[in-house]
Amino acid sequence: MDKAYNPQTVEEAIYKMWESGGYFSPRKARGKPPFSILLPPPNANADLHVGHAMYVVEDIMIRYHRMKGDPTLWMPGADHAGFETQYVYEKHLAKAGKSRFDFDRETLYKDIWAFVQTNRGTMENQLRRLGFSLDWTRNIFTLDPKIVETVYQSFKQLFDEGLVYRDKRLVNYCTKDGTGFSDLEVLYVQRNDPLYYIKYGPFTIATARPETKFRDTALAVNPKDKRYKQYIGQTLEIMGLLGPIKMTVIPDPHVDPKFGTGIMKVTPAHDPHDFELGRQFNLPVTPIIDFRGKMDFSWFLNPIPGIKAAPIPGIEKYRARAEKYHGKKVAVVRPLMVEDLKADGLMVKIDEAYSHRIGTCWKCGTVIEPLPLEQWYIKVAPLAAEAKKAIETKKVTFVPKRFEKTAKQWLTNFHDWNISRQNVWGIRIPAWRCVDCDKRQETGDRKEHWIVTEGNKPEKCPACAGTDLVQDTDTFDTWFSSGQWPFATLRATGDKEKTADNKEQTAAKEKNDYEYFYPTSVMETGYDILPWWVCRMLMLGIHLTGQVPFQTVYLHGLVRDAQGQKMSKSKGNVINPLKMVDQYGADALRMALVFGTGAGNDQALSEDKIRGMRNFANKLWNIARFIEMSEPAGKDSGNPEDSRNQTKNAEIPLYDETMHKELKNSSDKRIISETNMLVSGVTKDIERYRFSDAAQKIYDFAWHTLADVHLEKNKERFKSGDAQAIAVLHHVFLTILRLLHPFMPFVTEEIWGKLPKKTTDPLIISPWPGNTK
RNA sequence: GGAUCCGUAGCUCAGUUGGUAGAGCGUUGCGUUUACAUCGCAAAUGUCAGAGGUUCGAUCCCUCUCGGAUCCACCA
Repeated sequence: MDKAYNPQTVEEAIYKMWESGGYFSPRKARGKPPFSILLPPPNANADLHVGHAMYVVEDIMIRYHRMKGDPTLWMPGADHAGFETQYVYEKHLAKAGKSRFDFDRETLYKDIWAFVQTNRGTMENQLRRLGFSLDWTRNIFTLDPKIVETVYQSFKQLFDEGLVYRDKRLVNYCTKDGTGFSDLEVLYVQRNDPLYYIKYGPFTIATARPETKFRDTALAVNPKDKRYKQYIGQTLEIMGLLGPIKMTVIPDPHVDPKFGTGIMKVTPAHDPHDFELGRQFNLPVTPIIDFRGKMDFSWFLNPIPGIKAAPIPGIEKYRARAEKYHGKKVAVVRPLMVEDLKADGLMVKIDEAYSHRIGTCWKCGTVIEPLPLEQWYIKVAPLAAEAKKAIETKKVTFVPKRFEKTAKQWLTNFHDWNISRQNVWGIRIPAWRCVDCDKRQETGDRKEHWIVTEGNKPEKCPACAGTDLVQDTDTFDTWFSSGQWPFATLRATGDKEKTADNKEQTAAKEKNDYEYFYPTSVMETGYDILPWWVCRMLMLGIHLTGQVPFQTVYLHGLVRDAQGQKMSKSKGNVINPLKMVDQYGADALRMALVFGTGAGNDQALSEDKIRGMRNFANKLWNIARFIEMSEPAGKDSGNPEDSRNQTKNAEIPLYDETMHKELKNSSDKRIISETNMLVSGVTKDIERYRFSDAAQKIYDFAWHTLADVHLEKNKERFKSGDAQAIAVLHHVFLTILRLLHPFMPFVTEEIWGKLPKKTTDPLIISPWPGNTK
């Protein structure tokens, strides 16, 4: 054995041995409860970051259960990550001076598909580098036909049940990325903007968005506000930048009399709250900002033919203004309007230090425009109620427990979920409109209707038998498909079982993965995607399968830099997990992430800490070297090559029951009993998801009890060839290797292979230790 | 406005049935011809944010205060 442990030289070979040995695949067996985890599928097109390395927690559970002999499945996968991937690809295109609009839909999709395929392998190999014992024979992708099939079916079922509906309302629209989002993708930031006080007929109103004022359709006051009460119901003519407008005063209890002047202008087309008011009071939805984020005055400049507007005095001035504003971006137009308001004497005052929260695109930072658009929505309330009930009845439990409350809060507050995205990269929504019916709808003949299928284009319209059918161009929100991940994946795998290698396996083979492993045991992921993913899997999973998708949710925290700062490229404090693996070995990184980390809490990760764990791996290595040197045969032979010699191994006295009964030496007795305590302690910790405690116990015992104390104290006995002393040491150390294997799989496996023992099995499938009796 | 988390050794953090405080890294001193300098031995430093309360006893439970962070919410 070399003087120091070199992870670089052994890790790859060991992983290959595990993978080709088939040890990652579950051995289904009757009578044994299975243990299963689905890897949260990383984006197919991106490299892993340290956060992904936290999945080590899953590997710990998986390896532990595998060693316990449970039929254990850890399923890998990749996420097409719809919008995000398209975003990355568009950046890629931009570098080449192109945009997505240079391609037709099919070409763009194909190109992104190719782009993703070339990148996908990188991410998967990185998972291997981290030592993750994933069953690659079941590797799956969110766009695999079987997954897509399930997603279609789910959509159709929800549609048939009335839980999916189509509606035109204000969506969170990013005018730069050209798509709408659900509420969760809107990132609110605190910002300072001027608050304009504008003369509005007899009133003054305060607004941060003067540009929407052209399409105000009402004024709202608090019905309890004595100042304005008498105006409620009145219709007033108000002078604006484009001439007079008629507006009715409506009551709205949400208006805060203390804010601004206590009067709120109502723009149903561009404010979610106003939109709701509009529905209540039957106000028209009249947009003035288009989907590119530009001002649209065509309604003023080109009035609908046939409708004659009353002549407006000063129309020329107004026309010139409208032309000036038309087609320009909001940010450009706002100052122009402010000037014109001042010129007309309508600007009362400007409060420059107005701080408010404003919605931005989570990806590109553009201000989100609420714009009226037809989208597919999921009626969340009934699904959320089922999910909440599952939490309350403990069908699903959370570690740490406090996230139960967070989850329930989310489930209470969700609005209906917009699942339409104006992207190409994704699963296209299987819904068609009948063109003929649409025409009839225009004349008010019939309501619009959609034909939803399980993916196939319908042959004809069930209403009018028309064959001119047009598919919705939108794709599903990525989270709609990943929200079905647990059952979609298990239904897609497992029916191609390898040849059974024992009778039990044959018996269990009849059951496919879904029947066998669903519901999964644990869902382990970062707490930051609790609402996006965990809650949605609960809602969709429970509703569509009648069972919770997983029994326990374990949430880990964010990995931050050594000073506890959030890692970001701009700060330059990003730790690249693969670089750490190259430098210190996967075991060191894994241990560093688990050691001293509380579940659900963010952690600070430093290179020093990783180095410290690398030192621990080396310590283990040297304990092994010491044992090897102390073994009788090793003493006689001066040839280091003999250490791998099986004949020699056979001569080593191995610890067994007989020897245990005959133990006399107090030092030996004590270390054995301490080892037994360690075994039960570590086992208990893992069962209770207290991985940090388990890791610390093993670390402390191996280094400070076994190496520092027992080994030093008994050095003379080992050197003099005391067979019992050596056998005890050997036994204790093998036990440590087994306990530590889930945490540091490579170094333990490597050492395991070098030490004599009764079995020839690799450590990965050797049994979890129990107490020595 | 609501919710959550954190404030423990110089730094980063563990500490779940409440019983005289722990780890990693760092620091100091000593040591080392064969397990390991990616080391060993020894050592130092803590009013466990503050104040009350419950208790025989609180870092741990309750209340409040002060500081730091995060998430949510239709203040135009």
